Amino acid sequence: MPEAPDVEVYKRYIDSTSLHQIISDVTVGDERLLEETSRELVESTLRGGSMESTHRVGKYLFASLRGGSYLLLHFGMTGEVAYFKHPSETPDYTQLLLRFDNDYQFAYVNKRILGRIAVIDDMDAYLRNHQIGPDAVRLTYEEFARTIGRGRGTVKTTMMNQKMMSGLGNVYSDEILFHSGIDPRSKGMALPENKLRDLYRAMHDVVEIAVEARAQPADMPRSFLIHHRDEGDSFDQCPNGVANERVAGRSCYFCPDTQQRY
DNA sequence: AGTACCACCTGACGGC
DNA sequence: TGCCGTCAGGTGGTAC
Repeated sequence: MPEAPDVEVYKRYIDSTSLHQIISDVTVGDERLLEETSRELVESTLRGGSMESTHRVGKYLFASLRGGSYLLLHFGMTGEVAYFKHPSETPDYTQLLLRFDNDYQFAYVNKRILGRIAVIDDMDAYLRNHQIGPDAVRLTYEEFARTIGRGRGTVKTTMMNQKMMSGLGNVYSDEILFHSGIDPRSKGMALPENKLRDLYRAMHDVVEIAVEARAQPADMPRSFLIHHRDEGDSFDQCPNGVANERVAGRSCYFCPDTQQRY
């Protein structure tokens, strides 16, 4: 479920494997992923070019192409990337395949077709047009506190609202609220100052630890809720069991004993 | 204006 | 065994 930590890991992976390499061949898979572009345009834009740098805003990843345009990748629920040499290693559900002139290949993989591929000229205009808010972990505390305080719905809703702040989804909003000791059903505007600070701190800690774990739950601390997204599951930090309720239309996991409702 | 809800999409999984 | 319903969850449109 690619949220900011996952996409950040993809970004670093691309940075360490695929930059500055001439793209000799391009294959687009399912066209339903293409946003306001065509298979032909994507292929002709990328062929002969190269990715020079990458930029992440929220769950969106932009690769700047030599020549000035950008390749946009959004991963939906099931998107990922891969870099490999032999065609036999091509992942199932590869939807964009770039072959470099060193014979290595880059794949954007997406099992379900909830995601997006685009070629765009202007990154800022794209973000504006799609109303993608500032990246959550780049907000100052003051900006963050103001945004959460403005939310009329639950604090979880606001954290997940990509127009308000971008990058956090269902799994990491639960994780951050868990470490903050805040019930996800709390109203953002009801949070006291000290809890806003706890929330801001937990957001940074969780994202940092998740990125260090390469967004692999198995490499995250045992104290993380991510291992216990199962109703009634109990562990040291939530001995009486995890609750599951629909909050903001999502299946939300939290610990009723340690997360206080405001 | 801001919030809630459903469709989109398809693989995994549980129940019978 | 295999069919069916449900769930996963990011996004975007629509309803309220």
